[in-house]
Amino acid sequence: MSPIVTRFAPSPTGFLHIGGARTALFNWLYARRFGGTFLLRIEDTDRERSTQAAVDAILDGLKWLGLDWDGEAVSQFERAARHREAVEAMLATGAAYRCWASPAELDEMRETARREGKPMRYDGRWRDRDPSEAPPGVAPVIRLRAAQEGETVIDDRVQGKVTFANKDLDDLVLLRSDGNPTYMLAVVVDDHDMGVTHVIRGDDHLTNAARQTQIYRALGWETPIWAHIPLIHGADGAKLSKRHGALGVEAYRAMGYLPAALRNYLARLGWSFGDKEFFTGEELTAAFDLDAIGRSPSRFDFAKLENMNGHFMRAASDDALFESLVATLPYLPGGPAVLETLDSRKRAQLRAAIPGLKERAKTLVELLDGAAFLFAARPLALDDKARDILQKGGRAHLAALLPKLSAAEWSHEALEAAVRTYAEETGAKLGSVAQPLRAALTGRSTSPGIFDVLTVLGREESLGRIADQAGA
RNA sequence: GCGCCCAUCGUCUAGCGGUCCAGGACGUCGCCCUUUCACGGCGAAAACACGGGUUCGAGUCCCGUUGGGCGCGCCA
Repeated sequence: MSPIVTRFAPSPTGFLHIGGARTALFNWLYARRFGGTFLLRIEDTDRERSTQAAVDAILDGLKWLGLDWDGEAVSQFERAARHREAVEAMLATGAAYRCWASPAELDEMRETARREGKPMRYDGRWRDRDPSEAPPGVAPVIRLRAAQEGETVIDDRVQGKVTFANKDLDDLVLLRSDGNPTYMLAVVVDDHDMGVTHVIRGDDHLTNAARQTQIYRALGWETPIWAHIPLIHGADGAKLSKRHGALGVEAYRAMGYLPAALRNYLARLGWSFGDKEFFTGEELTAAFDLDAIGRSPSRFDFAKLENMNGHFMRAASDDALFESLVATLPYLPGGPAVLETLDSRKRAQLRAAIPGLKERAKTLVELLDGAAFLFAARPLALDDKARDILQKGGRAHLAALLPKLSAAEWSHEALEAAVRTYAEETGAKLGSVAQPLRAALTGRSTSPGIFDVLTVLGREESLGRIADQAGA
């Protein structure tokens, strides 16, 4: 079997949304699985809508997701000359022809079609008409002379055999009147020239596959292997909108998801491997294949993504998670501010707090939020619950505890011993002593284990915070 | 409207004619663990859209209905 070549071909008219990200992932996975090549092509033939900002956003998104492509990204627009060349060849063989129908005529056809309840189809009025009848001064488009009878069959790796009647496929435009290639033509020529063996894309392209097949035939080329994957819908089953999650992948970064978790989640959306839910990067590449992709559309579920992200965070080593957090700081809410105060001492504290923090966070945002007590300045602002704990007898415990703690060795074990002894002596439950400490130390009613907080914060800062609340 | 695709718990899915009174995961609800919150453990509720066939036997095959999606540009 010849080496596999896949590609991801986004159009730079916006950010890399979640559906595109999954398409890219599947192509990447498939290529990596079989030792093939994963190419990237920017479909920027629409000069009106393509922007460099969008190209940058897409590349950035792919890099963040960890989907590295082979070689340089190809600009489709820059290949326009080659596309025209292909059209010339089709013109020469009669597989294509010039059409002088005006936009107004096309509108009219559309109108008529709608009135008669028929689909809009170009009526082929210039198919066999002599070019000498062309209206003067009008630049023609070039259309494919498509088969009008018979059928075109797509043998799809996920959709199976799909048959289209050729009468339903009209003579599509290959070259616009301004001489620029259309998408339909450009994809075919580029995929062919780039040696793409497998076209894995959204099933919104399924009918395009039939049209493109006709172009391949007209050019005398072999079609690639198709794999049209179902689309991702929003939580309510409707098309993804910004409200539902048609966000750029950078939004997921800002929400604190780990690339590995997002990859795992996305892979399992539409694809399965028995009952297995969690995959390491290696496991994913080893297991992925086209046959196990389902044919029905799926809904995006943040709850499951979040759960999965929590698993990945907990499974990550403390060092790796710490590095991920720091690297993501610029994108997290409140992150840049934290980054500024992150001197070597704070870094060490944050790193030391990771084990206690990561058990309690499902995203990096939550992780950062849990670490807030490290960056708070004395006297701490208290939230309602913390204030409540302190007011209901908490201060007395703090006042009594203060000398005992300051006398203790500053280690987890020694501090715990001191507090437990105090609780036993006074007959208080450990919880009723730990909670006031937590309130004074973190300003909240929830935090990592209290002795961890004490040691991470250090003797001086801890005693200061306790003293702040013991008195008042 | 026409064409194509799809249809198992709320969600993601396993299931490829009998081992399914349908399994796993998320979510939900209990209980346990516990210095808080989490994590973890145990348990519960929860689905084969509907109607016809085929077959000794159908979640699994066929047809129809209903519902949903996608496509129908000199956009990609």
